[in-house]
Amino acid sequence: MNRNLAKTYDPKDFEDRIYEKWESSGAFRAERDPDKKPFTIVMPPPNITGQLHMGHALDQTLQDVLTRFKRLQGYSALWLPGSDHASIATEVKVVNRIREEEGKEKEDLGREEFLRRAWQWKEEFGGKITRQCRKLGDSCDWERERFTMDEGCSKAVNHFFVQLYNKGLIYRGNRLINWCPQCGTSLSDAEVEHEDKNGFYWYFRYPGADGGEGIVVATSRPETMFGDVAIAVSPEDERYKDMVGKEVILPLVGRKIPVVADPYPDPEKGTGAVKITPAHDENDFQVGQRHDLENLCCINEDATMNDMAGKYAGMDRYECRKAWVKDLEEAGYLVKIEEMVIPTGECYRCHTVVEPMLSDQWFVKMESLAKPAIAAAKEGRLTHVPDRFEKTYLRWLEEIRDWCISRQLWWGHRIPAYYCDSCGEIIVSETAPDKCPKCGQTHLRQDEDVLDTWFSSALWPFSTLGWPEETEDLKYFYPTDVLVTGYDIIFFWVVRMVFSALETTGEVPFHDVYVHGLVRDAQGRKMSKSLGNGIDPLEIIDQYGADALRFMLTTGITPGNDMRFKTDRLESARNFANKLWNASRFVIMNLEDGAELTEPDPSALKDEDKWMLSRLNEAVRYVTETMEKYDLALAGQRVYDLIWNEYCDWYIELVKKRLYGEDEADKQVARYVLVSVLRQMLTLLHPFMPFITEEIWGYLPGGDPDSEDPDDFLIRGQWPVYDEARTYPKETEILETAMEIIRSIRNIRAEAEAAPGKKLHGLILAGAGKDEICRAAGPYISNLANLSDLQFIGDKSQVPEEVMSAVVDGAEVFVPLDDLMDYEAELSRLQKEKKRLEGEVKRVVGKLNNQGFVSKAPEKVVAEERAKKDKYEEMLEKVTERLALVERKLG
RNA sequence: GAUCCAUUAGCUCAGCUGGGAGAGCGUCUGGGUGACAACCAGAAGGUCAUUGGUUCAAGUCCAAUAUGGGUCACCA
Repeated sequence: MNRNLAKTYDPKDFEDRIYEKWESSGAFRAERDPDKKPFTIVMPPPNITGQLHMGHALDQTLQDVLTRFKRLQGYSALWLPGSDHASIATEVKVVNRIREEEGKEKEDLGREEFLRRAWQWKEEFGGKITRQCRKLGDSCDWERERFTMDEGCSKAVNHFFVQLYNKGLIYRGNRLINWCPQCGTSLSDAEVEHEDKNGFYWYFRYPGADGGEGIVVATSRPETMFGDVAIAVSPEDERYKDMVGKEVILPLVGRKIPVVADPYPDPEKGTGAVKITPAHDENDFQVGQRHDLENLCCINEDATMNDMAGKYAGMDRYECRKAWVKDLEEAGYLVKIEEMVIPTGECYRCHTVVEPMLSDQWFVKMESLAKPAIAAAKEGRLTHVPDRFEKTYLRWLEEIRDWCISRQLWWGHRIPAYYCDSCGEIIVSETAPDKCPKCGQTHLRQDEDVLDTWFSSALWPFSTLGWPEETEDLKYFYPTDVLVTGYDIIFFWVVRMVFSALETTGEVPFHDVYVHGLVRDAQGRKMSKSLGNGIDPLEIIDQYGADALRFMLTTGITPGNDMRFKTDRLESARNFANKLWNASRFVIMNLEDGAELTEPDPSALKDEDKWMLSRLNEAVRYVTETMEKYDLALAGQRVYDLIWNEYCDWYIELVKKRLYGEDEADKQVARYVLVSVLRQMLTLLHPFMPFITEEIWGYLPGGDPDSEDPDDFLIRGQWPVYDEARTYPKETEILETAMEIIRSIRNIRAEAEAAPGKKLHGLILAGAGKDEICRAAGPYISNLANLSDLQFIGDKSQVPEEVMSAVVDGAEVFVPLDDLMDYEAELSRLQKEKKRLEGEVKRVVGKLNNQGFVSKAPEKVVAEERAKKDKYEEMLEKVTERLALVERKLG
């Protein structure tokens, strides 16, 4: 007896062990092998804020499937892992932890001590994440693991910053930016989410400075009135023609402000007159620029009112709003209130309403950077899969505004800018300068702010390979091949990586962007912490195994579309693994202990062997093609069918007789084919289910479950190649005819309620040209339809009376059922069959009678239709005959 | 307002470049058969959202509509 797999499939028995074996043997390591082609994926670095969720599991499994596929195809496949420091998110978490555990604020600790705590956090959660990756089976090269704030990446960040600064593409400016009062930092446009909220328009009268009626203005944000510097009206607006150039009085405040004519106000909206608050509104800011107006700020960084608000100073912006509106109303300035949907910007991290604020920040000038990134996509150097996402990518780049990159935080890459307090010089340098180059002063102050997290992520595909150094890794593995990510992150990340790479390396950072959807819960809702509907991948792995989770995630999706996480597919995937396990156990137990399997002479192959090899061969072609097109789901499903339907349900059943028979030579042939096909199927499945396939691999002849040599492992195996010579059409036809007849007899058996164990007698009346095929199929039919004997007859006169029948392509099948004969069942079966065939004939005949079809459709298609017509007409004729017979019987 | 996606079997979804509608789960009928009951054998179930158009031929291409969902913009 051979050393065999455990009796029951339990992923817990081997998944961790297999992973450990891969990792310790160096099976994930990607060498710079000049004889191989490189294949590179950099892992989108998960945030160190917490643990992996199902979205990560999907993202990473897709990458692992691609990496393993390419590795098996003989590429030097590098999947480079890492994690992201996630500036805002991590800082908030660390701040909260310090507050909860020590009752202190970060200012109490000071910058240095705070950063020490943040690094502690990184060690803790970074480790958690990599453990999860290992559980999933990620075959990444851990020796090359990177972190966005490690030495190399930080160096790259500084280098990039200085490069852009020196080219005039980074500047410091006093501009209107998005401010999150909760996180206490500026945000980029991409980090603001827009949401419609129910609110009001308040209409207030601004009396004329000359004692006139003045102007009524609508606003959704009355608390910003303290920062008003003008009222704008459209120059076209007849109603306000006389007011332009005059002044109105800011109610209760008493300040006089001018009425200006500007194209911005839309006469259709509100009253057609707009209050202008340049310090707290982007559009107003632009109006202010055009009219040389002052920028009056009235809100603090923590969203309380400042001294501009007079007696409301110190109040929260919304409290102030209430009190202020009440006071205005009492003073008689409120004209009316209208309910309105107000579009509101929120912080993407904490969902606090963002406050537009005038502030000194660092910006990246986007226009000249965006152009090459647009060109790369348009010229096909960068492709999106599915291609519709190219639109998303392009639209964003085409509408892009300057990128605010400074953040008022501590955790992150500190901006490499130094200020000289004595002469005011700004020095931007990769390393801290000793003295001011202008005045020689040695007391220099580094900018307090850090960079947007995405500034460092933008460099990830090349900073991780050593850039700005010209490292060997960079030369060999860069540009990378494909970036796998969710569509929600195209703006934040993909776009920025592309323009950063084009700017620095002159090349696209990756050739393909494979975009996947979101994992939703069973009801189709987004998984989120607040809803509490998130599912932990580790719990699923614990319950079903990593292979089942991976298979479910990768075969249950359509590229770019969201998926619902339902456990029935998981169960199905787990059952599939179980099926493969049992089939493999069967194969192994039928091998001779330690015996070598030698490739048999092709002439020794039986028809079923050749059929199986044809099916395998065809699947190899299909799976390879679909994988290369990133159609992983189609590839995975094909392997599923191959293993379950073709190999298990048919081939194993067909071959059993031989395995239990006496012919030793033939037994060896059957064993060889069983093992050879199984090996190749395991290879095809390996990218999807790496653990179980590797485990089984070790127990097959020539394998060794205890080996520590990576060359013995399936992970380093060889992807099968389609071979024209291994397609056997004749044997395939024989087997397919056999299957059709077997199915028809099984159907008769079920309809007639004949016990499955009962041996039946079968007759076949083959049509012209089909006789040889049917005879060759005979043994298979007797075997799998469980017949006592099978008889080939020459004409109808030999058909017994008490018989049930079926018509297949080119033959009639009869099963005499003396004692069990059920004419009612036979009648209904035949009627159904007749109806079906009549439909087919009608459709085909209709098509062929259509002159347009015959003259315009390709010849091949017409010929196929003609053949179908003959086939169906012949079958219909036979069925009709049988039906007449049965009807007569029943009277 | 712009744009994208979805609408196919009871449920969740496939269906690639147009040429006889598929899977998983569920349902129904049999079954302890020498790998497997996480299984085997068989069956039922669909005017492919609607309406037009292109074509010899449309689930598949085009246009419009309806319903659901997303993204961006709009913040008087």
